[in-house]
Amino acid sequence: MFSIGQLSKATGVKVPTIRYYEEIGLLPQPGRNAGNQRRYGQDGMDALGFIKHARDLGFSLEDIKALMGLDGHLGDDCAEADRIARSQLANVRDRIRKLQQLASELERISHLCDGGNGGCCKVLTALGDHSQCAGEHG
Amino acid sequence: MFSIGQLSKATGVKVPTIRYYEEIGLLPQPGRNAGNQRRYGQDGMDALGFIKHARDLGFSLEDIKALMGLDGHLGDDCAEADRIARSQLANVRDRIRKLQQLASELERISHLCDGGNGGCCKVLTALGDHSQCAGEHG
DNA sequence: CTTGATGCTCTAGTGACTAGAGGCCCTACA
DNA sequence: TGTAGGGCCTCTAGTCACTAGAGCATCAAG
Repeated sequence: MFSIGQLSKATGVKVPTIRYYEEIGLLPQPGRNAGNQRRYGQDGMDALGFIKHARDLGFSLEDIKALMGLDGHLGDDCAEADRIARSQLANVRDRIRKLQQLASELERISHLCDGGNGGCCKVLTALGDHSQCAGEHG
Repeated sequence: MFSIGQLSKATGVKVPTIRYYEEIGLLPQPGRNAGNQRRYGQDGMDALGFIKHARDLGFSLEDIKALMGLDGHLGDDCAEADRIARSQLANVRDRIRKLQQLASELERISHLCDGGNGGCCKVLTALGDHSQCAGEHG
């Protein structure tokens, strides 16, 4: 039996966050001891570990809820899990692409200030004028 | 003189968002007509364009506030603008690196389901077990 | 038995908006 | 001049995924 603090330490999820997950129905309500404190078993630990890992991978709590509703013994559910994982991968790739465009424009803007001379503060001008951008972004 | 709707159309920033920017002190309060409706000049248009572009580049409203406080005629402010831009670039590069790690792990997880056969639904197992991960993430 | 850490509930705040209610105003057209 | 519709106004509350704090109860160690 684990206290909420032990669970927190073991998984790296903060105590109020664990309570929040319970509140929104993502984590099942654990039992309580005589003093009304939460007591978790290994299943609670596993569930929280799953959530933590999925959050680190960028899944929304919504997605995680969907993934946890299914537990792998139905073909349909399996397909659904795979679909969610793939859509998340596409999402991540898209974000990478956009961020790379941003990085190259930010690089360009930063270079305007390189000499520290009179050309300086084109940073602000560049930020105000999209037409100077090399490519698309946003 | 532009109405808030015209400003919105011209910049691509939604009307409630413009009012929100004004509320938090990011956009100066414009004049009003006899019927209490906002009327903007070219300066308002320019300011909003600046904000939009900087937002698209991933700057926080906090950063943008700092950038707008300075308007380019002081050496110190210029240095500050450059510092903010560079830190934003570092930030973006960091996010790219992390996302690339996530993408590769998601790819690995997705491949577990490739055959659609019995190996399927290791997706859920993989999500629950960080120790299977190739590298670090989070 | 005391002390300090940990736990409890509840409320409110974060960032950057978005949505809706309920009403006022402006413009174009008949 | 009247009216219909769209645009505009303020205000409140909701979103996501937490985070912070108040004020109190409980637990474990010495």
